[in-house]
Order: sequence, then C-alpha cells, then structure tokens
Amino acid sequence: MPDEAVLMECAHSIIDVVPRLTRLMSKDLRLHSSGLFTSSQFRVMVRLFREGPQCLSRLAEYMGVSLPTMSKLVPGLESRGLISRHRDPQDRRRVLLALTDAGVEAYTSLLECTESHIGEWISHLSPAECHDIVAALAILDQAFAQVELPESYEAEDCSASREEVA
Amino acid sequence: MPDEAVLMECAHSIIDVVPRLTRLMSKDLRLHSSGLFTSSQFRVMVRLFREGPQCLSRLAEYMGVSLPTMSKLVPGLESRGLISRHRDPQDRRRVLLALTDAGVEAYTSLLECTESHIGEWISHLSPAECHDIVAALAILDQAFAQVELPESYEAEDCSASREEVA
DNA sequence: TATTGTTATACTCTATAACTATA
DNA sequence: TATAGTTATAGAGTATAACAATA
Repeated sequence: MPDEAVLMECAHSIIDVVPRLTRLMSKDLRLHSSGLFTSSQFRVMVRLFREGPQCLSRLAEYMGVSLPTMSKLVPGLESRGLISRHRDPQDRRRVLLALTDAGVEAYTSLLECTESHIGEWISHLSPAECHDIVAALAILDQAFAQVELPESYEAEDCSASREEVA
Repeated sequence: MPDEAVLMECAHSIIDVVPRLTRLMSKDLRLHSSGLFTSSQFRVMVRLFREGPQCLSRLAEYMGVSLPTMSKLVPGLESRGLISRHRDPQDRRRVLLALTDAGVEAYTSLLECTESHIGEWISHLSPAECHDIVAALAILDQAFAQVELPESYEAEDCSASREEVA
C-alpha cells in the first residue's frame, strides 16, 4: 500500500471512530453528573485546573470556540460557585477565570468518576494495548494541535458539497 | 505500574485527547461545507451510505441519540434532496430513510474532502504510526461499542459532583 | 486603531413529555 | 399493550454582528 493510501485509511478511521467515542463520553458525563455538567463545561474546568487562572480569550482559543461562546459558557459555572471571575488589574480589558475550592473539588470528583467508567469500558484490554492507545492518541493530539484552520476554504476545494438540490 | 494504573492512564488520555480531535473535525466540516453540513448530519449520511436504507429507530440507536432528536435531524437533509423518507410497507409505523443519488454524491464528496484535510494534518506521520493509530482506534471502538449506559447512575457513584455551592 | 469582552439574535443539537398511528 | 414516529417545549452550544471599555 502506498504511503498516500495509508494516510487515507488512517484519516478514514479517525473520521469513523473518534466522534463516536466523544458522544459516548459526553453522554456518560451528563448521566453521571445528573445533568449538572456538560462536556464543554467540563473541558473548561480541565483547562483551568491544569493551566491555572487565565483570561477568556485564551480559554476560547484552546477550546476552539468563539469569544461569545466562551463568554456564555462561563456564567453557568460561576453561578454555581465553581469558578471565579475577576478583572485583570494589569490589563483591565481582561477577565481572569479561576477554579474556586468548590470547583477544584467538583472537577476532581468528576474526573475520577469519568476515568473509572472509562476504565471499566476498557478493563479487558492488556497493559500493552493501553500503552499503544496512549501513544497513538498522543501522536494524533500533537498533529491536530498544529492545525490552523483557514477562515474559509476555497470553493474549488470541496465543490460537490455545494451541489445539493435547492 | 500496576494494571489498574495503566487503565487509568489510558482513560485519562482518552478524556483529554478525543474531544479535542472531534471538535477540530467538526469545525473543519462546517468550514469546508460552507456551513451546509453539521457533524450530526454527516454522521447520518455515513451510516445510510454504509448500511443502506433503515428506519429512524435504528439510526437513533446507532448515533446514541433519542428518537425525537433523530426525527428532527432528518428534515434538514430531506428538504435539500439528500435523503428520501418512505413508509415501510411491511410495518407502516416505520419510516425508511435512504440516501438519494444527490445524497450519495454529496456524501462522497464530503468524505473525500474531510479525508484529504485530515490526511494533510497527519501527513508527517510514518506508515507505521498510521497503522498503530488505526489499530488503537479499532480497539477503542470495539470496547466502546459494548458499553451500555445505565438509565442513571446511583447517587453514591459520583457524589462529589453534587456538592457544588447552591 | 486594535484588543477584550458582552449583548443581541439566530440556528442546531439535545432531551423529556405528550400525542398519533400502527402492530 | 407495545412500538415507531411526531410535535411541543425547553435548554445548551454554537456562530456572526454590533457594541462598550480599555490599551
């Protein structure tokens, strides 16, 4: 198989599998948090926990969402006392977000719970298989992290996607 | 490292990486289809293309969404002539969905386009790395396919997720 | 003038509950 | 009675455009 075909096979596999994994995890999170946390909210907390306090723009960039989207995502967590929001004294345009103590606790608990569910799902795998999965995901993550999506693709790029019946 | 720790490390990696991959792919799809297709619509087309005509319930089950959600997802594709909807003569409660010719064409084009973008993102990987990724995703897919989410988790399961400030 | 963030508006995805039609 | 699907309603996530405040 030529290298090009290998790449396409890999791309196909990613398209096929990855969204299905995400959906199941989202559903599990919603279920086991009794509807209190969505994936997006959880990911905000993940980021704040790991990287510490930061401003809206940086969070939005990391999550790959627009600034208004991020701006609307935050109040739901703030109103429950899980994150705090303060003007940055250095640059008063910025808003610094941070996990509160309650936020850290909720995050930790959610993470452990999600990990334990997923751990059960993959409990029949061998250590070697787990290791391979971690390695594969790391490679993918690094590759995707370097992608810069264009503002919009040229019309020529995927012309047939615009051929649908009116 | 004990087996348990390996499982948790793997679970952690999945939680961390997989949603980020999905988000980038969704964004790319939206961009390169000029906003005409969402991930969910695309996944419906993927399924219909591979498995042929089938009823709403089966589609909903595969996608992991509720029947009303699926029911609302379909008109957007039908109104553009990409899928057809017919009563099943054998069981008149059922509605059979199928890709139209235009739907097949749009799907094929979208798939190729998405594959080619992702192919570029991972173009620096070696064939061996690609192979490892395909294998890892296959294992994960199979493991996740066997998961049956409960109606709701017991309160004891993730109690701290309900400790947030009122 | 450029950047940060919010508000207004609109659309999609999602769910639950209540309903109709069919088996 | 049980199943397939729709409709009604509600809430979250998403975007673009227009705006205010700050640098």
